[in-house]
Amino acid sequence: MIHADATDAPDPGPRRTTKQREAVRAALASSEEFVSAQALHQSMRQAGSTVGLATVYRALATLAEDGEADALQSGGEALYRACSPSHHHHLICRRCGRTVELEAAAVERWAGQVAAAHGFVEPEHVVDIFGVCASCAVAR
Amino acid sequence: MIHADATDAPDPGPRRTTKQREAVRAALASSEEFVSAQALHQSMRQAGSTVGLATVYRALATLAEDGEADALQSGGEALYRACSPSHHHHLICRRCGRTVELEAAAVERWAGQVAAAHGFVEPEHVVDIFGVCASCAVAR
DNA sequence: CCGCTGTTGAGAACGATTGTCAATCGCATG
DNA sequence: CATGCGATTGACAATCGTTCTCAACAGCGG
Ligand SMILES: [Zn+2]
Ligand SMILES: [Zn+2]
Ligand SMILES: [Zn+2]
Ligand SMILES: [Zn+2]
Repeated sequence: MIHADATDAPDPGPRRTTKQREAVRAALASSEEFVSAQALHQSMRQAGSTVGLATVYRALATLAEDGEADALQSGGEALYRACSPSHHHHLICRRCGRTVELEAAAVERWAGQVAAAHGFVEPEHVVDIFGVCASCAVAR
Repeated sequence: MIHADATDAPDPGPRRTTKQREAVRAALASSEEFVSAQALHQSMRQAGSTVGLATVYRALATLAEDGEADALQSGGEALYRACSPSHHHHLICRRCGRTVELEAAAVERWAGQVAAAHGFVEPEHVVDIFGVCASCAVAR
């Protein structure tokens, strides 16, 4: 299967304010890097929280859905990060996870144009750059 | 975890020619779209082959490793496609999977420059555009 | 305070992928 | 062509990340 049906983006639904969701939001905000749901869950437990793993997964999903976090897929697992609300991409250190937000109007334009040129509508794009940051590079 | 350690790309290893690997190569080549290992396995069985699922996974992994196929992650599963050997990106219909190979020197240049500008080395990038192709768009 | 619902946590369930291991096969060698 | 070593295979178990199930619980409007 290529992708879930795109006709599903109807009801952002009511969203109740709970301790857990706030705790996840906070924990996520306290990390400058991309983190997995499992990693976030563990760090929260170690910090005394009693959140359930499923709840962390659910909270991260809704945060991403609401545009409060960015998600990317790396090494078979989903990683999340609290990001600025505007559209942007990432430069990520594959060693330590350090992340730099990137804005590139030229790339946005290119993506839209190339899609249109081939008759594709509702274009979305995935643009991420991975590398080894300066400090991780010297640490070798 | 952010990414597997990058120091592992030593031995492409010997690669023996077997009926199974060839069959997978052929099956993959016969599909213009990106397909999952499972889907490819099923179509091969239906076509009379007796390959094992694990073998299909292994064959696809080596083909991708050898640059004979491109892999991308979509909807939680890995998709593969026989692609031209030179570096390129993709424009993919999220409905039918139709794929267009894209070359964009400007994007390559941008990726390299932005990585260097932030002191990142060994840059790699993921650039894919998803949309709904013309024929899938009218079929609504 | 009440009630209606959305939410939560524990654990089971799931689906994709990988590991295990004996049987088999490619292929270099004589 | 016969042999032998080691890569490869296939059936199945095992992992792993993620989602589902469901009863207990907790926002929040009235
Ligand atoms: Zn780093
Ligand atoms: Zn963009
Ligand atoms: Zn299409
Ligand atoms: Zn490129």
